Amino acid sequence: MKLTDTEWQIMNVLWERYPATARGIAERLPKENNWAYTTIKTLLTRLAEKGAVKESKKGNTSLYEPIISRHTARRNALKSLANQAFDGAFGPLMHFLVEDQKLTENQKQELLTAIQEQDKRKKESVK
Amino acid sequence: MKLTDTEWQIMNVLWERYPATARGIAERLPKENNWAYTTIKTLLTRLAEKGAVKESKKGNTSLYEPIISRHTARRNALKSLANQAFDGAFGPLMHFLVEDQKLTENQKQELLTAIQEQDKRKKESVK
DNA sequence: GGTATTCTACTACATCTGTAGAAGATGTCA
DNA sequence: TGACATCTTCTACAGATGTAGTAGAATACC
Repeated sequence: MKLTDTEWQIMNVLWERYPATARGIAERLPKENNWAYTTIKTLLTRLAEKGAVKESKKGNTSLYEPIISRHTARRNALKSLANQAFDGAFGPLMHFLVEDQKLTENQKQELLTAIQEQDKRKKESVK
Repeated sequence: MKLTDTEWQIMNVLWERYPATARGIAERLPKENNWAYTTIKTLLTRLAEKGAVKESKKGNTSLYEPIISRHTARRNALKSLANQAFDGAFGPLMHFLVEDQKLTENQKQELLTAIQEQDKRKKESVK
């Protein structure tokens, strides 16, 4: 399940709040897009076709909701990027991020904490 | 500069060793692709058009070499993914990675070290 | 020098993506 | 019940992408 650029935009607002109507989604999309309403409908139809969202009829109007979770979509996208650009491994990817990004103190702290948390959880689950 | 899936494959072997001929690249690409030689030539031409590689003639034969570095390409790809899927911020992206990937002890250690290294370098540059 | 090999340039074509209009179906309010 | 407003479905169409064939130019080998 690979999302295109425009599809990500739709999904992003859909994940924020759903079920949603096409109109509702239109309103929450960045206005700079300047998309015609039918453009959004087309995108939603395509997303339904590829099984990323579910479309259900409420009277005349369609309601949409995600089928794939944001988490899953993110994981897929990262996996795909890792494959493409980092020999399929997350290690180098993370390494690259840490090396390349000027992390703020806060971010660093946060990361360290996350790593430690994860560590702790693991130890506990071992018990 | 956005590379497509197939273009990444070409670039990946080109970055490994260059300058390279189309034939040479063909040989180093994964055989599972089963690409016709002309397919590779087409991809190379497109890459040259978009300024990702430089093509130079050596007699009758073209030599190719990257213009954009692997590092830059990686950075672009990550930036683009961050924008699309993580509200444009690297923080959440990294956080996601740490949370989602089961890091091995080694990877964790490595990351911690990288963060600290980076830290140290920064402190030094401040002096 | 002639023939086989290998390159290159050009063209082709199906599918996917981005973007949207047209026309018909349905809802709504006076 | 008619006149808008709004939704939906279909269709369109240009540009990007994946994949490759053809034909002619350059090179190589005998």
